[in-house]
Amino acid sequence: MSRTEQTGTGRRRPPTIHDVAREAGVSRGTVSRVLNGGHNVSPAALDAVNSAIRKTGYTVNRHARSLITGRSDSVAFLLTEPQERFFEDPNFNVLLRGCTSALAAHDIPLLLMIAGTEAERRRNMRYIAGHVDGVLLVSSHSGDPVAAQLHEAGVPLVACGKPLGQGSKVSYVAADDRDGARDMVRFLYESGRRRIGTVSGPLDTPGGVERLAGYREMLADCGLPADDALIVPGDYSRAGGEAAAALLLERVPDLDAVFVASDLMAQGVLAALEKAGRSVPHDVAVGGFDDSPAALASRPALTTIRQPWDRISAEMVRVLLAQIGGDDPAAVILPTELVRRDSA
Amino acid sequence: MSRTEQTGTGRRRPPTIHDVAREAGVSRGTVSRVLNGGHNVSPAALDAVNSAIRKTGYTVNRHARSLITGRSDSVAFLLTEPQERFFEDPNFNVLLRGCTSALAAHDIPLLLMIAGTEAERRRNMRYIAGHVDGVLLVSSHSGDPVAAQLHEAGVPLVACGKPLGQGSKVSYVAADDRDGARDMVRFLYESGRRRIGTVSGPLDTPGGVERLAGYREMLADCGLPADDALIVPGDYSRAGGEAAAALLLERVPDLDAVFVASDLMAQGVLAALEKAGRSVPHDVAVGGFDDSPAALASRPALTTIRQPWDRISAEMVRVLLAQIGGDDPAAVILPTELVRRDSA
DNA sequence: CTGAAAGCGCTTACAG
DNA sequence: CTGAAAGCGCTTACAG
Repeated sequence: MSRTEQTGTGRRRPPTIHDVAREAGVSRGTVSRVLNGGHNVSPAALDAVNSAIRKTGYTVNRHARSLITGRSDSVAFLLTEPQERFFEDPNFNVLLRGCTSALAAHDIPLLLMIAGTEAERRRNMRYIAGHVDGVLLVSSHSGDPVAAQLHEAGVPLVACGKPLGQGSKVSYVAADDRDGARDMVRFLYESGRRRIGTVSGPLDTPGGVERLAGYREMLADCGLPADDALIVPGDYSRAGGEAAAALLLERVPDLDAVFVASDLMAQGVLAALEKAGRSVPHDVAVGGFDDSPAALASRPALTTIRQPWDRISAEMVRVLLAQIGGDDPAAVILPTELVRRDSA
Repeated sequence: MSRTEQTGTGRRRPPTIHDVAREAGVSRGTVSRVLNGGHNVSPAALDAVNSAIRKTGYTVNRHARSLITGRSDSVAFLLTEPQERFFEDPNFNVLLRGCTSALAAHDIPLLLMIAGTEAERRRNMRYIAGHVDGVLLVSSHSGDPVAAQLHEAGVPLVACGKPLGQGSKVSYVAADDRDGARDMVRFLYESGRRRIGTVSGPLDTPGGVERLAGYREMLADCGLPADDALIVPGDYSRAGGEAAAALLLERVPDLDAVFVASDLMAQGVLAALEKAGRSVPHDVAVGGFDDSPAALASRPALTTIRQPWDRISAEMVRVLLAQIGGDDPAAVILPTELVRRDSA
């Protein structure tokens, strides 16, 4: 080794492209070419460089690379949620975990950013521009301006769920909410239920809107009368589900089924039904949405609509990386599946 | 502006220290000094630079800075867990969220890394060295070698919970598990219970070991006989708690209380008791540990020991940043608190 | 207190 | 296919 080794307890100076070049007997340019795909490199040089890399234990200094390429080779996972709902909701975990490993397969680190307050949002936006190649956006209330801001700033972006009011300029990945809702309502109908209520999601969210639309469509398809008394909006929280169900029972005493737009709310619905002395599924059938861990933890276990979270996170990463690579925005809609358990 | 602006749809070239220097009428060195604390800068220069920064909208290019300082100004949150337990366990969320915002306050991004498999672990270890200033390590089975490896590699490191077998060379932050367990058992005793069993955590985890030790100590302090039939090891999962409670009931039919080493397991214990026809808390009192969201979601709501998660995450970040700044390792033990609800 | 200059480790036209 | 050279944007002794 020609450079001075550091003494003492510190870490050693890590090998650079320079060390590799000397070891391999080529120029630094050639080493760099090998690192970046090996184009225009002779087989002999390629071999020499590769074994020099192994021998020296070289890994690229990403800061130096980023300085020149302008890319950071990192991606942000941005959570815009005023409430702590996302952390209450197990879906979030699955999504975060899925995105982390999909990115890891490309050796791209995920920066977790949480924008609960306006100040945090500003801080995050400032950081994102110039420090991150793209953003995976998870935000329930899609009224918020983050998607628009990022899009305007030219930051590659994929949302989880369709961002309301963004046209189709912003990429997103979503489950087929409407179709899933239709499946559940059809299932309830086919098992003989005729007074089917619903606890919807918030109506400023795509899931809230679409699942309610599916419910309405299928009710009509089945020839059941539309009745606004059967519809109570929820807020995706457990407590909200419980309150909504209580209201529903008061308004519709002969209720025999409820389609609930999330499993967490369905837990609350189950609690309300138990308090009211209605047995599930005998008196009232309950269908959830998500197939989150909450569905299994419920008693009785929830019959629900599975969102394919693993595929959702994988597609979000795929679309984002494509977009960073220059592709145009794209929307991906993934099919859902009815999972039958004990609540309906 | 003297440099050429890019045309077309791309983002503009962001301002550099060079633009700020020209705007302020000083050298780039002076701008840099202002950026790094403003030492050895005259008030006039400082003002000029600061307003030039505002005017140009300058933000530092962290890659360039990192290239020269050798620091990345980022921190990894490394989750070492073969099972998906951490994502089932709501505690994880609170911890992750807390660390993210504590770091955000210092403008330091958190890189989320999940090492579920041996391959992922190797990948993460490779990334960490040289790409991250320090690591927040969250790992339940502390038998794993990650803490030792990181420590050996000279990476600043703070663990959540004491890493078994690391002596005191590795920093960690933990709740006072033993004391919390003592409090719960004392509480059960004082409410008249005399056949107090326990479902412990895994005995290769510090929480498992310490909470069991606290249980034993307090039983002795209360003059209750030690009886191994009263002790069943669990695995921190809901299903594990249910199985453990079933076993306990079989071995100790006159059981009148259980101290369960986690809220999630306590949910399983409640399920087992219900199946066995024992009412809670009348027949059997149940005390949990964590005060996670699971404690409130349980029915009846869990009497439990609160771990101060917000403080734990804040302290983890504080200790890590201190260590990155050159401080020696430190251990921080935080007090717990008994939260009384309906299960005991 | 301040400027000029070297250099961090890499990539990329450029000329051959 | 390959090397020499410029340059990405910053920090930091160094000399004044």
